[in-house]
Order: sequence, then structure tokens, then C-alpha cells
Amino acid sequence: MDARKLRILAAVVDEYILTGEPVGSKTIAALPDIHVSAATIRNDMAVLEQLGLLEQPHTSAGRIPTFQGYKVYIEKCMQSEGLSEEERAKLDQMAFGSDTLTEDSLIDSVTTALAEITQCAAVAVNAMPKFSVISKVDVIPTGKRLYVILLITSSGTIKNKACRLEFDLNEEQLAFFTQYLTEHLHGVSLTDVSPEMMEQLVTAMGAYMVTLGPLVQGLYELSRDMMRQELTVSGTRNLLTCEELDTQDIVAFMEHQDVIMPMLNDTFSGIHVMFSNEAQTPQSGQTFVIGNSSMIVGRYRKDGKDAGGIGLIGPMRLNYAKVIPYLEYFTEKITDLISEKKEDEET
Amino acid sequence: MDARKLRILAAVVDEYILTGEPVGSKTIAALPDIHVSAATIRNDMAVLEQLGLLEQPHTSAGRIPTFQGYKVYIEKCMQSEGLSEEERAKLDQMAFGSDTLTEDSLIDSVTTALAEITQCAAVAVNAMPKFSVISKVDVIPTGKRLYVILLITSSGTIKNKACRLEFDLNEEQLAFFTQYLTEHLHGVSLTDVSPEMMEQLVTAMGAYMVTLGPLVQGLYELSRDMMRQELTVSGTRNLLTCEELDTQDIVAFMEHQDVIMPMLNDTFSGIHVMFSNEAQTPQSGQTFVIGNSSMIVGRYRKDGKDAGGIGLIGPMRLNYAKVIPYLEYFTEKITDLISEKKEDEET
DNA sequence: ATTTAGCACTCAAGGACATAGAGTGCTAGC
DNA sequence: GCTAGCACTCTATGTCCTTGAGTGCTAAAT
Repeated sequence: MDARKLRILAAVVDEYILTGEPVGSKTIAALPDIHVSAATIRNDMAVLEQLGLLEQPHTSAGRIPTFQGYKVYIEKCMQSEGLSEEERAKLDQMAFGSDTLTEDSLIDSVTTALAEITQCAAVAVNAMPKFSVISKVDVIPTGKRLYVILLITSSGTIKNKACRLEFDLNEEQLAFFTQYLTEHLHGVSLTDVSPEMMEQLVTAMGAYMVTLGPLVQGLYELSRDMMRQELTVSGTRNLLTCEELDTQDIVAFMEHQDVIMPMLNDTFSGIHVMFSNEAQTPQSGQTFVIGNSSMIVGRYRKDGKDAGGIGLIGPMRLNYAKVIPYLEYFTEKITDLISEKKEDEET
Repeated sequence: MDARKLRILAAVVDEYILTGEPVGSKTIAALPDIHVSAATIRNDMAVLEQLGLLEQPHTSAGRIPTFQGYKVYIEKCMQSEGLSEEERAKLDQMAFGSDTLTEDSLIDSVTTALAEITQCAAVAVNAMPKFSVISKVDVIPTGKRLYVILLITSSGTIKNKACRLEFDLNEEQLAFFTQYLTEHLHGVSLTDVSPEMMEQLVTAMGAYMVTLGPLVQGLYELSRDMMRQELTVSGTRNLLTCEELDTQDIVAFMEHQDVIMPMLNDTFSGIHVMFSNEAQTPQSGQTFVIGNSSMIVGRYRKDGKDAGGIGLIGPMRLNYAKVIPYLEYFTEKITDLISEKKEDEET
């Protein structure tokens, strides 16, 4: 593969990303660093087409990159512009504002910022909840026979659920029950919270058994709820305002978290770009794809262990040279922030 | 206004809602309960057009209803089909499932069900948070110098916020602080939580002052956050898949909660239907409208007092005869469920 | 005084056709 | 191996024409 051909591929992709129109030989010949004629470029483009990197919408049109063309472009041609100090500062300001003390709110904040900056949709999924450990259980009365169960895990996730009992508990009973739960559940992994375990809790408590059934049941449901990986989504609107993506596709795709999550999870370290042709088929058999879209996935770690993935979904015609460094920067920064020695907050 | 003209108006609206095509005189003449010729209907339609109830997209097309036409239809012609037992059962099953014990989750559940059934977008806003009273304050350590403030109001809303302190508190300090907060804030209205009040809290605590600053600050922010009316939205996707609404309009509109909330709030009792022509202009001066859309708003009450609004946003071409009863049913049901004697849960 | 049948009229939608222009592939010469 | 030149292709655009649904008006019928 010729150096000039690579240069031409890069030029086509750059130009196409910029304008969205098929790129002709003349346009490329006009570039300052191209010193060959349009005819030569035509010959090279014909070769690139045979290699499957470019294609023509029709005979009398310019060329546009194929999936494969983008791939090669990203791997070989694109010079990923590093981030300037100002850019870093801007990103920091957008993503790491006031409310980023818990892991969840941090991820929330980053996806929002990423979606905003890139004008794409940003998605994220936390790999950790499965391994979380209960760090606090509380039961709080909030109305007539109405109690709120509060569960906090080691990762800082907080959830609650309301339960209605048949009878009201007096303060003493409540304190005892809460204490009892704390003793038996503090430090327990969410994966270990099973119906059997709950059963044991109930029987061990004897007298209270009947009364507290709904609470224990609620607690179990809450723990299951917390184990479930949750998809954080931001900026779907950006996709909808994007001309080259089909609204129906977007709606259908975004409705199916079960399609998106594996795409985030199945990536390993580093940044990974995939296009709509590589869409995966979920269990149901039906495929959900956004035509002409691309998805860029990166992963962050916590204390060295893989901890979650962040993805950007946008048109295939995307400024990869800018967007990939953004994603890289954020995954690194998140890794820093959530890893054990959290001392170095933003200045 | 002739009875026959009203019948013709109704027929045009019904037919148009059904097919989306302009309705011609012949179509109406073919209806079983119409016993006049197409020519007669043409004459009547010409009159209805002069009254501003119908219009023609172009000379050689049938008629479609105007905004005013829909208004008259809804007020005078439409026979609102009451709900059958089965329908009620279906609605109940969809909206009042497991997690409807708190007001917030109830509203959530209802908007989701409403959006699903009507294939519209459903929005809701709770009028009450402004009047809520603090019923529980808690401070929970969740990491190194990391604390979560938990606030629960009388209406059952639960929110939390993480804060980082300069130093760690020991158990005694924490217990004292929590106790102190509970004493001073339990039963206090959110509107009364002011910076001055926080100031007083801090100074009154003397020694702890410096250390606890961020917590008190966080508490204040949290209380402000809880006071803010929140818009519950469900089913925006339904609008996006709707052919006759413009995607860009929808995106722009849904982004501006400050436009939607007043539309919900400014309705008084009963059901109110408005069309895109009546869109309100927000402060900014720019108008956000979804062309060809209509919004149906109903309000629910709590213990006799107005407590919030639920709205449906959909195409103007909407089956009002079905949808309005749905909304009525849900507002009534919510009113029942959240009002003081909550004894009568779903069977 | 209504209602109806008949008819001329209007206008959007869609098909057929011509034109312009961008871009190509190929060939012959540098 | 590169380039100029040229014939060729194909879309996008514009014009013209036809078709058909639906109307408004008029004159006759009830």
C-alpha cells in the first residue's frame, strides 16, 4: 500500500467527514500537499475502490469511504491530535464540576459532558455493581405503615424502596430490626443476597416474622435491583438532530439496552471503534442497528481492575481525530478519580 | 348551528383522525347515518369553512378540521365513551403495579402507562414540593471523608447528595450532628431552609463549625434541589415515531422544561386541550412549538388541594374520545390514592 | 326554501422527457 | 509512471402533460 494512496484515502475521509458529499478527484488534487494531477488520483482511487476502502454511490459521483476505509483511516492515517492545555481545562470544567463525588454521579457527569462536546450520544455502563458489597442498610418510617428501605453499597451507590407493612412498628422494634439487618448484611456481597438468605433472616427473627415479611422481600428486590447493570445514556437528542441517521433506527436502538450493554461490555482495554455493519444480534434474533452510525467504546478501571465502559454513538461521518482523544482522556481521568487513593481531586 | 352541520363536522373530524387524509363530501355521504347527497354536504362544508371550523389544503382537496374545528368537536360533538370494566382493569394493571407506594413512583408509573396506552408522550409535574416539610435528615458515612446526606420530605420524596469533608468525623460527632440536624429541621418547610438558617446552624454548633461547613452547604443545596418542581416525562419516543410531527420540533420542545411546566401548571381543574397554535412564549422570547400537536392536561388533587398536573402530548389527529377518559380516570385515581386516607389501595 | 344532479373548473401528484453538470474510465502521448 | 483530453454515465433539476379527486355553481326537482 502506497504512501500516496494512504494520503489520498485520508484526504477522502477528511473531506467526506467535513462536507458529507462524495469526494471527487479534482477536490483532492486541489489540496496544497497533493502534487499530482486529478487523473493520477483517479487511478489511485480506482485501486482503493478495488481494495474495498472506497466506494461510489453511482458511476458519475465522487468516492465515499467504506466501513473498511474508515477502519484503515483510523488505524493508519489519522493523526490523533493530542489535547491542548486549554482543551483539557475545558473538558475538566464540563465534566468534573460540583457533583462528582460518587462513582454514579461522576459517570453521569462525564457522559453528559461527552455528549455535549461531541454532539453524539454517550452511553456508559458500570461493570462493578455485581461485585459490590453492602455498606449500609437502613429502614426509615415515612408514613402510616410505610417504610423506606435504604441500601448503600461499597461503590457509593444509593437506592431506596418503599414498603407497606400490615402493622406499624414501634421505635424499639424498628431499631432492633435495623440493627439486626446491619449486623447480618454489612459487608455482604450483593451476589450473596439470595431468597434463602432472606428466608433465614426471617426465621431467625422469630416473633417479628409475619410483620416484617414485606420489608425483607423489599430488601431482596432492592438488592437485585442494585446488582443490575444500569445503562447511563445522555444526548440521544444529538442523534435525532443528525441528518444522516434515521430517527426510527435511533428510537428502536435506544429502546434496547440489552443490545447496547453487550457492545459496551465486550470491549477490552483501549479504544475500539465499530460501525453499524458490525451490529450484534441479541437473543431475540432481531437486529437493531442505526444505519450509518459508529460507536466508539473505551473502558475505565478501578484499582487496576476493569470497572466499566463508556461509549459514544454518532454518525459514521465523525471527527474521529478529535473525538477519540476526548474519550481516551475521560476514561483515564475516571480511572484516576475512582481508584483507591482519591486524594488528587481536581485542584 | 345546524344539527346536521355538527354531525358533518364530527364526521369530518372522525374520518380525518382515522385516515389522516383530507375528507371529501362523497366519503361523508357514504356514511350510514347520513341521508343527504354529497352536494348538500358540500354546501354545509362550505359554511363550516366560513365559520373557521374546516379548511382545505388546496382547492381540489377534501376538508380537514382547523384548531377551532377540533375545539368545537371536543366540546360539542364528541361522545366521550366511558370506560368499560375491562378497560379500567387494564389501566389499573398497567399503572398501579408493584412500585406505587410513594407519590413520586406513583406518578412515574402512571405517566409510563399513559404514554404506553395512548402512544403519546406523557408529562407530569408535582405542584407540592414547594410545600413539603422535612420529615427525616440523616448523614451517612460512605467512604474516606465522604458523607451522604439523606433528606426525606412529608410527601415521601427521598433525595441524597454526597459531600466531602476536610476531616473524618468519629461516631460520636456524627451521631451528635445528625441528632442536632433532626432536632432543628424536622417538620421545617423546605421553603424555610435559607442560607441564613444554615448560617445559624453552623454558628450554634461552635467547635464543629469549620469541619461541617460542606455538609451544611450540601444540605442547603439538597433542600433547594428538592423544592424544584420536576418534570416527569415518558414516551417521547412515541412522538418521534409519529409521522405527522416534526422530529426537530419535538427535540427542541422536549429540551425546554421551562416551556412545558407552565403549560401544565396554568391549567385549573378539569381537562383542558390545547393545540400548537396556543403555544406559550417563554421568557427567552423564542417560541417552542411542535407543529400539528395537541396537549391534553388534567390535574390531580391531594386532600382537596390541587397537587399536580398530568399532560399528554400527541399529534393533533388523536383519538380524543378515548384518550380524554383515560386521563380523567388516572387523575381521579391518583387523587384517591394520594389523599389522606390511603386505606383503599388496589384490592 | 331545501335538496339534488350535472358540469365545468382547479390543483396536486406523478410520469415522461430533456438538459446540465459533476465525475469517471480509458487512451494516447509526455 | 504521470497527465491531458475526451467520450461516457448517471443524478439532479426543470418542464410539460395527464390523471383524478374534489370542488363550486347553476338549474331543476321536491
